[in-house]
Amino acid sequence: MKRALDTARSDNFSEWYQEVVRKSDMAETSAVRGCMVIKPWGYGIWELIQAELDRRFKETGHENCYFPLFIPLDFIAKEAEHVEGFAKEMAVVTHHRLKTIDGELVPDPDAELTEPLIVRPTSETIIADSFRNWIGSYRDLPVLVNQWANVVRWEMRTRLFLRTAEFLWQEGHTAHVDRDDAFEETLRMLEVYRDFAESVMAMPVIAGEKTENERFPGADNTFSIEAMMQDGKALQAGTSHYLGTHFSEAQGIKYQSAEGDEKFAHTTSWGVSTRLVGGLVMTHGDDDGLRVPPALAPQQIVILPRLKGDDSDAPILEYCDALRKRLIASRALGAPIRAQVDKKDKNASAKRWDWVRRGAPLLVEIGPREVEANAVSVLRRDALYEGEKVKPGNTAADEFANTAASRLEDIQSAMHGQAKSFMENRIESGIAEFGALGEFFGEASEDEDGPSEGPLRWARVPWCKPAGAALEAVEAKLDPLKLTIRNAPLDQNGVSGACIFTGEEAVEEILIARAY
RNA sequence: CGGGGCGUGGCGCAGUCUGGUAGCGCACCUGCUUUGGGAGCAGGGGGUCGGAGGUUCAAAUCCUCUCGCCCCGACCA
Repeated sequence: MKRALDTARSDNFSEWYQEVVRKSDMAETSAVRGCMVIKPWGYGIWELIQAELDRRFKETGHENCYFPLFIPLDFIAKEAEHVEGFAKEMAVVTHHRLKTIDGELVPDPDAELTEPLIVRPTSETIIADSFRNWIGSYRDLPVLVNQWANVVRWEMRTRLFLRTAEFLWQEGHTAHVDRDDAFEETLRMLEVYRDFAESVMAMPVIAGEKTENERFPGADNTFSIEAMMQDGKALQAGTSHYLGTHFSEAQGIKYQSAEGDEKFAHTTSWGVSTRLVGGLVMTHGDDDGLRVPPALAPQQIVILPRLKGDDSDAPILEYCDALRKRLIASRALGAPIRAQVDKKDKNASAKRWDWVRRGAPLLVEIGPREVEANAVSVLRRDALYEGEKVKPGNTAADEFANTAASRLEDIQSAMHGQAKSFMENRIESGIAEFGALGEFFGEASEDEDGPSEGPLRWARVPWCKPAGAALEAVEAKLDPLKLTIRNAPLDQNGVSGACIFTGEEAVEEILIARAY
């Protein structure tokens, strides 16, 4: 059977991923090492992600603002763990002028900055500096801000969307009177991410707490949402941190309480990035390309006129335009329907496959027959095939216009359902001892609805939550198996039995998986 | 940063061993034909072979250096 991509997921998952990103017209590599060009279809998806998250952030009381791209080097040095965590991947600005020397344009040796600036890898320190000025009294708290920005982390190996040297994200930063208030905020935003992933991205995730070794540099607690990709690997899709008073103490974010004494504010930070787009690809893509859940599709319905290049075209185009007008007048998933007529002068079936690769949820094909019968031919991207054939369904135009919204909503929930059962069927919770864990991840597993390569599953196992050296020992056991502890899910189903690492009594369950 | 691989029109590749001055497929442009499922035929445009230096009468091809990309590790959202 001919598919729209050259590489199948089961052939080579990472090659497949690259091909989807490129052939769906989302992004491409750029002339700059490790940095990508996000093209309109990919950026359109990101804009919808932004719009929906932004709405949710504001609904939970946050306001947007903007802090500088550059951070003075000594700011980073103020929080010890923070330096440790980011030092190895900083882009540093050292000069402010160029000069031609021996015919070559180079940084002017006489224009060296007295203090180097770093390009933000994250903004805790520069924002803390402002918080110090903004906060004087308990009446100023909480401070709840968010910024949409680009950040730079000089990664060794990059992959489009999943790990690029520069990426787009949002970072929320808040300050609170005490631990309870800050902790509540941390969990609130984690829940915003979880719900967004599930209901908007149709990407099932598991929310939980990271182990102490996986914490954000400078955090007391780090929580994540973890999504299962179709190769069975875990993708950390969002994080929310309770920072305690680390940054407040490092940078003097103090306030006077009602009782008159001076206290450090408790801060949080939380973020998601363009990595979500990579997660979308690996959650919903298939061997014909991307499938975009309707809530995030820049065009939810693409109308493809079947043109001949003669007089017969005019009524077809007119019919398509009228249909589009009707569609965009109605709403689906809480917003006006986004529909487009692709009038490009190109073979109709070539255009069809272009849109299949991009993953537009509904494709409507209109030729003389449809115009004649006042009908439409419709393809659902999430269910392209009937057996081995692509068979558009024929429907009256009125009926289609009236049901377009519910069709889109169907697709949204079908995609979520499919991804959810994929994940749920692959989380094993019956492993009671470490040896069985090795066997579980060692064996090659195969499935009808997924790629046959690699560890297709996760394990949910009881442990005693060791710390320090004991935790290091656990990680050392997992390392040869290339396994990592993803998180301790927030919804614990009642733990019983012994820790699979130490045999001591277990206190909670954790997720174990290979990860991106 | 360690190991491996690769850089030739927009994309994918052949040519490199055995130096003689660039070719194929897709894409693109023009024309004609075709049109219910990713069109056919004909004609055409576009590259000096990642970059720099060297050897040579002559370099995509040999040598040196360098940059970048991909895969596996380490690191990471």
